[in-house]
Amino acid sequence: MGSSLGRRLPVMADVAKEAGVSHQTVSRVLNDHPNVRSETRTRVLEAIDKLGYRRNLVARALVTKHSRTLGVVSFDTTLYGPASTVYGIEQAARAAGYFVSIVSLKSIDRAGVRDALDYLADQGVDGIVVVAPQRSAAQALADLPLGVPTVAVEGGQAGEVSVVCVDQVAGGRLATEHLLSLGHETVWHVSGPSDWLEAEGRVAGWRAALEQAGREAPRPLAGDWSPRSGYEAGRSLASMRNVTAVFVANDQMALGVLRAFTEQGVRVPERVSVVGFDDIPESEFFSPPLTTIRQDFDAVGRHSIEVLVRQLEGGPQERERLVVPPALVARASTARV
Amino acid sequence: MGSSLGRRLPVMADVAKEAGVSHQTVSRVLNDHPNVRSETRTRVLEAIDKLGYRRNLVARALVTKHSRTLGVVSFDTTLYGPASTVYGIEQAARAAGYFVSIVSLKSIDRAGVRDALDYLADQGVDGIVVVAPQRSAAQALADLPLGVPTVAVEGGQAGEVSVVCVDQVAGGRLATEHLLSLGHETVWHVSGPSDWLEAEGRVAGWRAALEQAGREAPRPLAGDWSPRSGYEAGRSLASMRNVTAVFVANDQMALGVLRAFTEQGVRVPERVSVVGFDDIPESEFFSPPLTTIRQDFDAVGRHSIEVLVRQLEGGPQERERLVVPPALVARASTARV
DNA sequence: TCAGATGTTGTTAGCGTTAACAATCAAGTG
DNA sequence: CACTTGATTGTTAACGCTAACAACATCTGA
Repeated sequence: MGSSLGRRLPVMADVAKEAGVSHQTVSRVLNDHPNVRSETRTRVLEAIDKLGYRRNLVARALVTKHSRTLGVVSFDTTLYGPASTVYGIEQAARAAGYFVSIVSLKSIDRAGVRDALDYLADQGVDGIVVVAPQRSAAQALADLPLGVPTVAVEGGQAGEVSVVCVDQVAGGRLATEHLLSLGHETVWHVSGPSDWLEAEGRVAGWRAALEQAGREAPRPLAGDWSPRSGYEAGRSLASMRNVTAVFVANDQMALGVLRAFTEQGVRVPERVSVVGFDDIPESEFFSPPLTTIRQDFDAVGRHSIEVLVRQLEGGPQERERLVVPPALVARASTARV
Repeated sequence: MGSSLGRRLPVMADVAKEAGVSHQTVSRVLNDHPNVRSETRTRVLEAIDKLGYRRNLVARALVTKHSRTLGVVSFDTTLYGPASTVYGIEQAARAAGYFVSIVSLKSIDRAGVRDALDYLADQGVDGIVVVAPQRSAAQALADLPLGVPTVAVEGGQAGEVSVVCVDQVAGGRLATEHLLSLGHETVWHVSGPSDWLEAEGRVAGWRAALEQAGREAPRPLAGDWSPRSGYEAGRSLASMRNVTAVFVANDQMALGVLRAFTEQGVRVPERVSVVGFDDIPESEFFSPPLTTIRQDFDAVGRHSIEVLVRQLEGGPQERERLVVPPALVARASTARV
């Protein structure tokens, strides 16, 4: 259809000639300029159709200074959380008429984030969403006012940029209070890596709930989000007689904990109750089905684009901070003492 | 640093003036043109550094006709397989000096894929990778020779484009033969959705292995990749006395099967052996740890970029077809009869 | 010493689009 | 009827870069 080999693609001037108008009129039609006679408009549209013309967005971007492309920087999009968030971002961005260019970092350090931001800025993105769940990433944002509007997702108090995140502290509270309400004396915790803001927030929520109930907070066991680290924490916990309730900082580690308990003959929820975090699709089918805290990643992605687009289209506003509440999903891994 | 408010970003001409040369010389330095006096080069680089100049890739793309951006079309990047593949693609592309623009489809139908391809073509991508695991997506490729080099991932015999995929048939064989070798009379199968090429390949491998061993192939149970559908298939299987071995088309469904078996008191692997597919990070910690077929998604992503870049940089070559072999990972969910 | 080759730099002309301004024409207004 | 107003269209000039060619200096070898 018009793109046979060797012939160059039609440009605006070709359409103009075909329709017997100037290229500027073609541009006007394409940009929905009001002052074009409807008869002319029709003629132009017919010419466009006939030639199979598609406008060159690169040339357009050069003159308008807007590429209608948004950059996304994320950490390991293989993980469920980042993957879901990026998915939400991508859907929302496309719905808003933006392309999405993605950089997935293997490890998030200050230099890595900085490079990624430079890389995207070079490409001419109009705005950037940084999924910055680690303290180091959030810091990298703090000292980079690079002229491109930026929104941080899960970024804590990330300097001057707007932030969209799930209320991790509330999530930690929710999990802990649920366990306490079932009559458990105290709640143990398997945490995420200490440089992750999410891990920190969950610890804080857990600690706050225990404190408020006047309970002693045991020493948390540190994991790295992987099922294996949960498994190892689980083995430790299984050997302790006084453990009756565990809040694990994500579902994958919770799976490892469950596995360790099964191996050691520790029954869940009869002897120990377990709560996870994330509500990954698998959790419902763990043995036993896992009580967990659901994060609405999709909403986070959508909101981050909303905030960013608002900044792009409405000039420089106030720094926003949008918090999405988490929710408890009660299943069979928790029970009364 | 140089980007204080209100002042416009430096362009090549600014650097040229600063260094006392013509803008073309600056361009030569930036493009590593050989014929530039090293003293001049140094002077230009200093000017670039001093002004904080970054070249405008949009303007460059307009004249070179290359954006150094690759498009990726994928289906639901929330799933582990697509997410891992896209991750591999992104890493490989960046290593090769390309940006990546992603479109994640909610559902893959012909129109959706077509729109996504048009969308990316408009943006001026140099090449496209389509993760096309469904028959409908592969078909959409077949009739779209849009002038942009394209590679299909998991795309079967996708028309004129090159294809990179995991050998699903071999995977199905591997799983089935493993079970037969443990002494099982026959192997049941929980399949993926019938319009997925991967599901089809796994069924074919399973059937071929059974046939080769002279065994009767039971009627496969159809799932939709979700743990829930596996759970439902598992309940059916649990009620059948003669089932001793099940090959499930992915790990998530296998989790559902395990859950159903646990609920019904069917012990794995004592009474029934179960094999999954994918080797998601969780599988090792299922109860029991799942024997499964590992797909090297990362390699698939890398290879797809290699093939694409080869096409981009070496002119139009032969259509390639690259097949990545799967591997059996034996764990505790399978045992001798 | 001079013709020719080679290295180094500058000048000019696009790439395909939008923005700014000018030009034209019909319709209203006093 | 001259004069403003608004709608419609065309002309010209950017946007920031690379490609092509021209210009000059320098180095060869006879």
